[in-house]
Amino acid sequence: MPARRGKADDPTTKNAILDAAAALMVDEGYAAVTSRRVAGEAGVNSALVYYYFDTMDGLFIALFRRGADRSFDRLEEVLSSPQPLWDFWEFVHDRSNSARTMEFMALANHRKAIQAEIAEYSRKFRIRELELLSTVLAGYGLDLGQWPAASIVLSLSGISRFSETIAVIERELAALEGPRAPR
Amino acid sequence: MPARRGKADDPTTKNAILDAAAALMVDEGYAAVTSRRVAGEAGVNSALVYYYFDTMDGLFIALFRRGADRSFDRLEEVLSSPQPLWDFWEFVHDRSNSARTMEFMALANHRKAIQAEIAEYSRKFRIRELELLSTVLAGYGLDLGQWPAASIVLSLSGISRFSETIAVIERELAALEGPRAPR
DNA sequence: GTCTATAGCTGGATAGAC
DNA sequence: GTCTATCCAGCTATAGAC
Repeated sequence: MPARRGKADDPTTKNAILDAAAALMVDEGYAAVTSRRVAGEAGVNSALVYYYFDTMDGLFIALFRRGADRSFDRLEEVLSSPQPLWDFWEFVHDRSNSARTMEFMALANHRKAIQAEIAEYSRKFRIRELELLSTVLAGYGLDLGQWPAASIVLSLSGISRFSETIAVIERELAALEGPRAPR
Repeated sequence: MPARRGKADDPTTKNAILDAAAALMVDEGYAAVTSRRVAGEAGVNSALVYYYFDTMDGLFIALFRRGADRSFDRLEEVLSSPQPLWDFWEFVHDRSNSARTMEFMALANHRKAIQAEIAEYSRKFRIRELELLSTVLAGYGLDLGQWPAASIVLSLSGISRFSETIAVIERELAALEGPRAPR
């Protein structure tokens, strides 16, 4: 059996372009993701962007799908963690992840092809998120009526950039799972 | 005393440009806010954008300040409402308002001048928001520890676009204030 | 697969007439 | 204040050589 890994880490030109696009998008926003700049960062010619993705929208959609698949995998891993809420918190709290999400939402606001792609994914993601959190909270013996799970998803997911709230949320987590264990 | 109103509704060219920019930003995203398109919507020449605002960044900052001032005024009005939570909810839940906020945050991600402007404002806004909600909740005799006010601000403010949660939140509001009264 | 070259367009910004 | 005219930069996308 060859030591070949999955496609994700292949050092192909296609992946190099996607990596460059991802970095640009988080650092400077989607408006900075142009064929020339992406190609420059990836160290290839700009015509290759169109060779692999046809259009810039094609590149954005491929980029979104790659990130969405990874997020989904990461979400599933949370369930098997000994401190699932901490893991979940760190997942949604991740800076580059939320920056990425925000850029794609802004992008979707004025690109129809991307809008459809994102709507479908986020619907599935939020459903799974809620299932997962409900399971976890029930495991802690919490019977909080019907809105806490949704509320917690909302609180954790959306506005974690507001630093004042971080301490508050982490205090709640510590009450349930004890202080964050070193990894 | 002349019937002259405040500056806000003046049918000046400057205001027409700001109005056109605001509409474009909400409908098609900040990337659609170009000097030519703004001028076209406002029915004036594109050179006037630079005459009044020097640069496109200048236009964005003026636009943000106008919106921020209005939001602040509207937030204060909530306090004197007979159903402050409902009013607050409708305020943050307002579609064009949250679309506007998202666009500016995305814009701030890659425009330094705008970033500074927004950071300052949103700090002040969130503080006032929390003061207000704490007061209101205390008025309902709720003693919810230290995180509910923050949590409610977060839930209501950020993710109100997730339509699944709207019903849940509105149920909570109805329990406190009764069903929404007709205006 | 990867490159060069280029067509065709749109945008920010300015100069200067009225 | 408002307009016309224009410069220059940067972008998407394609054709075609290697």
